[in-house]
Amino acid sequence: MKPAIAWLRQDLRLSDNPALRAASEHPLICVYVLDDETPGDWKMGGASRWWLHHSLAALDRALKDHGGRLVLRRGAAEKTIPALADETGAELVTWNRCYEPFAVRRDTAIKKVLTFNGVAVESFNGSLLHEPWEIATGAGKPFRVFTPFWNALRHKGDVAKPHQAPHRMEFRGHVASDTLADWDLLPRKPDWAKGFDWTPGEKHAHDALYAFLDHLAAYRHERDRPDHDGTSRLSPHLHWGEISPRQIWHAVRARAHSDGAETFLKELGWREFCIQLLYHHPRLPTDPLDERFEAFPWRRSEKDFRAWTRGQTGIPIVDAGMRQLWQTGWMHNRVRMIAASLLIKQLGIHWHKGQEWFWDTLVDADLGNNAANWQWVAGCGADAAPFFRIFNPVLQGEKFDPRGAYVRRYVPELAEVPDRFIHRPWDAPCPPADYPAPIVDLAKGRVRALDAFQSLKRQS
DNA sequence: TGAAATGTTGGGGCG
DNA sequence: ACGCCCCAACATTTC
Repeated sequence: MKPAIAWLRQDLRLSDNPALRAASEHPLICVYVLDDETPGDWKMGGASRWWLHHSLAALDRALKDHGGRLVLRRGAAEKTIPALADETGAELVTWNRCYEPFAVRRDTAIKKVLTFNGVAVESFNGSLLHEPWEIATGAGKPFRVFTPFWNALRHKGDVAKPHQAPHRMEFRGHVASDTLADWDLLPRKPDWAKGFDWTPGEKHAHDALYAFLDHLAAYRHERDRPDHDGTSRLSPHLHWGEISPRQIWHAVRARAHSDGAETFLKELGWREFCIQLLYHHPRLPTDPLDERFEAFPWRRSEKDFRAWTRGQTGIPIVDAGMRQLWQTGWMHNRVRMIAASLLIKQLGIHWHKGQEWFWDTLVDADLGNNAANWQWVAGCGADAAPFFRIFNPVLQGEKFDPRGAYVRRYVPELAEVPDRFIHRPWDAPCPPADYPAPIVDLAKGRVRALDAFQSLKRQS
């Protein structure tokens, strides 16, 4: 029997992996291709590369337990994959689908080439509860509002049951591979990832899920508390496909039917919603869905943007979030909204700038989620918060980090500020000298944002 | 998955 | 006892 290639991309796992399962009927070649040529502007960011390195190492170890290994190749996948098929005499290539516009184009082209060469291709759904084209409005169009999308998903019939890892895998020997260390995916000088508190890989993805299931009942409210451990922290594992949404879905439903469980499932729904939005609107990372926003008078200030990225805005909850992002490669979701709102509304800086920063610094950076959520905060996206819905970071801080534990953890300059001033240290009797004054007056920033929005409305 | 401005109500102090 | 005013507290509207 001729070999089959399982081309792994955002599905770095053995269990519930339909592409791997199909290929494992043959002598098996598992390959990952590092392709910096195809994605264009969305070349993988630094934090993503860190995660990828460790996840590939974990996957390789798991394959070695089964007597195989992970083959690493570098270059444009459009050339690399057909070349590998040719080199190994493979008769089948399988993969689980990706939904980024460049990936869809790439995979379509590769499928054509392979088919022309007489190699069979099978693609699968390994990353979503349902394919983007499987959930549509009554008129057969994609949803642009979350709630009807979610209702349609819930009434879709049950999500497919996850599969176990293939019991037997026989690997084809002697396939040349790059060495992971040579890919230079890890940072050096400075090692900005030394504070990353993550363990990539399929095993830990499942550990994280089962640890989280114990907190599910409290999720509905605890998820909003950055000072607590109320969220699942599954987002990077999900992005890299170390665990599938189907596995999560069924684990949650088997365990609980609390309102916490329902709220959490809805977050899986938002992930699906964002990814299908990108699939149906390939320009989502660049063009506002609401075209009126093309004319929005954005401010340009590298100085303010830089202060935002470094966690030096002088606004505690925002700085804590931005420093958490820099130190750990992740930010609590509630704080993402607050920090994004400040950048877009109070500072008036284009959501593109925030999107790019998150793309580079988040371990869970995902093109669809990132674009859809930045547009959501900016008020120009699908089902978006109206532009005039402006977060007040002081009130948000007081509400969701009431004792300031989160702020103090990431902004040590504020450790000694009394609780009642922790979210507005500028009002404290003696503000710490080593913490910046706010770069924007929140009341004035709000008025400026509303004025800019009014000018947009007058034009259209 | 807001916040601020504005409107309404009702209890209590006080002449 | 009564009317008047003040102002929380809550509700509604507006941005």
